[in-house]
Amino acid sequence: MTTVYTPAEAVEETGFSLDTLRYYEKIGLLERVARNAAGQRRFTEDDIGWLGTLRCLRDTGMPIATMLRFAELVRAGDHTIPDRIKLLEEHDKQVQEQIANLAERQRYIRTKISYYRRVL
Amino acid sequence: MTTVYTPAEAVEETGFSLDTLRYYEKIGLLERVARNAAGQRRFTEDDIGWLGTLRCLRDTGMPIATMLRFAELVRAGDHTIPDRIKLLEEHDKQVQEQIANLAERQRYIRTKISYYRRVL
DNA sequence: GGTTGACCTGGAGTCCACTCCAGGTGGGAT
DNA sequence: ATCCCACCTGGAGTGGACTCCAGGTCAACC
Repeated sequence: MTTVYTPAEAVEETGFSLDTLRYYEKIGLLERVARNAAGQRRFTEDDIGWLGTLRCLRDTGMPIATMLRFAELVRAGDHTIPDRIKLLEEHDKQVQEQIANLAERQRYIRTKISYYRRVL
Repeated sequence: MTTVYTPAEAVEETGFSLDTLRYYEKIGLLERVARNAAGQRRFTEDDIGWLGTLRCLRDTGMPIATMLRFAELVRAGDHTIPDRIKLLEEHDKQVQEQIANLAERQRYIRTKISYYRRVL
């Protein structure tokens, strides 16, 4: 059985707001979602999966413009796989840097906390 | 000798743009910076140190409104140290979550990359 | 003594990523 | 049958954090 998701279910499943879902469709991050007779969106399993990827990229700080480039590569077909790998590896590197940076800053914060503890 | 920093030096030292420095002063993140006879800013060592703290908080995703609360606690005197500890510990927890989240998402990205590698 | 160029101020503008709104349609429970 | 609620669309508005601009002042170097 091919599961189909109503807008409310897609919201539930992806954690994006309905407005964001519509916005992503409008700007082309999401391909035109199928509609029922009344024109209401019906998300496919694939849509939900793709939204999961978007959530991951977004939550790791990828700008929408870059996600858009990735979306276009995906749409363009399998011959873009090397480009997709390159894009994701680039991003992975940036995520790595983010983590390292946060860890570094966290040390400073913790130092500050212990300093405050000591002067109490 | 008490080192004093010109605007350009403060920019160099803190990594904030001059506009950002002025903006931080305007909104009260930075206390009114001393001026020379001509009205130009002269940052003290202390200003630079405080800016270092701000940079750390900002780079770990603390919103300006929260930094402002922290700034006010610092200004209010030593009796706010327990509050400052609470605020920083709260923030430290959020940084921890950010790191965990990034690491989790990164696994997904890497899985995706290896998947692409396999289908090549 | 003229010309840079670093700096000043108040205020407007920008960018990103949504988020909200008005006005309208359809479908499902009572 | 009626009511409500989930949806729809196009477009305007928001919030956060800057960033830029116009018009002006000094100071220093040639």
